[in-house]
Amino acid sequence: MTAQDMADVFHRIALLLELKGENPFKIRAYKTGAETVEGFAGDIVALAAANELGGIKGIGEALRDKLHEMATTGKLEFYDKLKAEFPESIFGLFDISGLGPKKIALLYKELKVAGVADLKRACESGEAGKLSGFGDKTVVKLLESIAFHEQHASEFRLGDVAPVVEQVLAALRENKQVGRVEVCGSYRRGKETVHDLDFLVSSKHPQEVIDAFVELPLFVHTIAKGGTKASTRTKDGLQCDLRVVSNEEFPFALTYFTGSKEHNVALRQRCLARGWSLNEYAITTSEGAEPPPPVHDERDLYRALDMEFIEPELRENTGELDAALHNTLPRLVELSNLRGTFHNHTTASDGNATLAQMAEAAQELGLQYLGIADHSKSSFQANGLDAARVRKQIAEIRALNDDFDGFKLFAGNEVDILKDGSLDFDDDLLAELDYVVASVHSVMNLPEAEMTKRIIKAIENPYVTMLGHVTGRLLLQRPSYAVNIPAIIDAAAATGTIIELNASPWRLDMDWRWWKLAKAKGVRTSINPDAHSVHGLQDLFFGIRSARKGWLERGDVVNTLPLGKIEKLLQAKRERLL
DNA sequence: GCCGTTTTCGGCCCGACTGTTTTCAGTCG
Repeated sequence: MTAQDMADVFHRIALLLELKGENPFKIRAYKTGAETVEGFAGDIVALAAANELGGIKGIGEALRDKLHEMATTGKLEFYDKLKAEFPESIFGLFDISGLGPKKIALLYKELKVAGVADLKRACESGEAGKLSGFGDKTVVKLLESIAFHEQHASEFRLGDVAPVVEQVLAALRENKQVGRVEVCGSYRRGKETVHDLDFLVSSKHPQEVIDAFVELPLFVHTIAKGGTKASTRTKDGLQCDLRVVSNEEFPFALTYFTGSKEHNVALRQRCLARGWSLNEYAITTSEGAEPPPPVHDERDLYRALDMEFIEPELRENTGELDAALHNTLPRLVELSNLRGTFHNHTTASDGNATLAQMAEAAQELGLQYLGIADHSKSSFQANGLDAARVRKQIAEIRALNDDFDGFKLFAGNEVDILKDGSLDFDDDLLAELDYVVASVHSVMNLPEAEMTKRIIKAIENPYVTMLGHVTGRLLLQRPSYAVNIPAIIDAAAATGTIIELNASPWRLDMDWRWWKLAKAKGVRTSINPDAHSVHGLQDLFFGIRSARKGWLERGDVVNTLPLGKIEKLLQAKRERLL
């Protein structure tokens, strides 16, 4: 079992205990236990196996023993017994917004609702509406939630599939029969969600490669298996396809399977104009046409069409082909360009690493600075800081900074934007901070005009350095609240406010589709992981993918600036309007 | 189930909103 597997068991125990109406604090203990395991910096599996888990906050005697059992036997008897009391499909009901443990338990007890399909039936038949605590409006809301859920069925967040991609690529690379290896499809294009994974390899022995592929331990089911392609499924239902081609075919197949479909159609049209026909294996020449130059890799393919190489993230047929013809493609920002990042939480609010631990992790990543932005007081659920605690944290940060060499912690705060657009702290306190992230965390159901006005009011406060997760969406779980993004972009442009690109794979917010507009208006971004643990800093990787998909260059991303320059920028943002 | 400069029990995270109620339970952040 991996650390994530063990954390998942704790998460599920918490859900099952909720269904049983157990002591809420016991449930909480399992949830924090799960988060502690997820965020643990070190090999928790090895430690648990060796019975050397001690003194970890949030892991007491009972959880420690359970981790030991999982690490040594790969199972947990307590969980297996608990699980047997409910059908497996019942977990799906927790993804329906508007449903919590009490309602799910009632639905199961009274109507034998064991999953989303049952729920839909019970809502449509009118049975659900008769239950105590349920009414017409509840049923309508549930049906809406089910529809949203169905719309995104069999989609996966980038963060959920990235570990699978890494494992499969590593396994394919180890195979001696395999030459070139790539992951294609929407994953390679950096889409925020994918519904399957497409792998491509070159080999002279396709059957052997296919046979080895379907036997990989992370697959639980083989959907199809032939001489050059196979389809499998992981335990989470993620479909993984493999195509095997020859080394000569590889660049054509890579382009073809990377897509997008629209990009490929446009590429083929350009080939036709030269008397060439492009498919996933080769370019063929019609009679009388000039033969294409030799193509050994993707770069050659684009070069054959007199184009610059088009990065996979840009291949959506939204202007990239023309830009490639005219040498006006952006030079996309890269992970290695980042020098620091803002919007990170610590144990002061709802993070699980201390200031010092976060600072150390940032330095290990090679960053020169890290912005701390814990929650403000109105975010009670996240243990938000009041003014006194903010001032205490500022002092702690200043003290830590005295000991750093070539690294700096910035004292910030993720200040709640209240319902009327005012901020959770007064300007005097904001002025003591190095920077401010302003975010909406409550009353997300305002009409669009009101929500837009509310956010713009916050942006207009000169102490607001950047706007956090603009739309509040949680991918595959909760849609954006109603907000006029172009109006927000205009306001940000007028005030010099940075719009965050929240890099959490749950958010990736602002969406990549808006960045071209923002860039055209002169709005810059900060790619922020919204890290709640040391591990969370890794989410910068997903943020970079989205930024690239939004055509962003190094100059568009403020946290590519070195320490000296970012300090000046934060200062200038305030002075500009004060 | 966790935690403790109050050490083996008694706290632990609070408030808004919604829809169902007719004073409150459930969900969410």
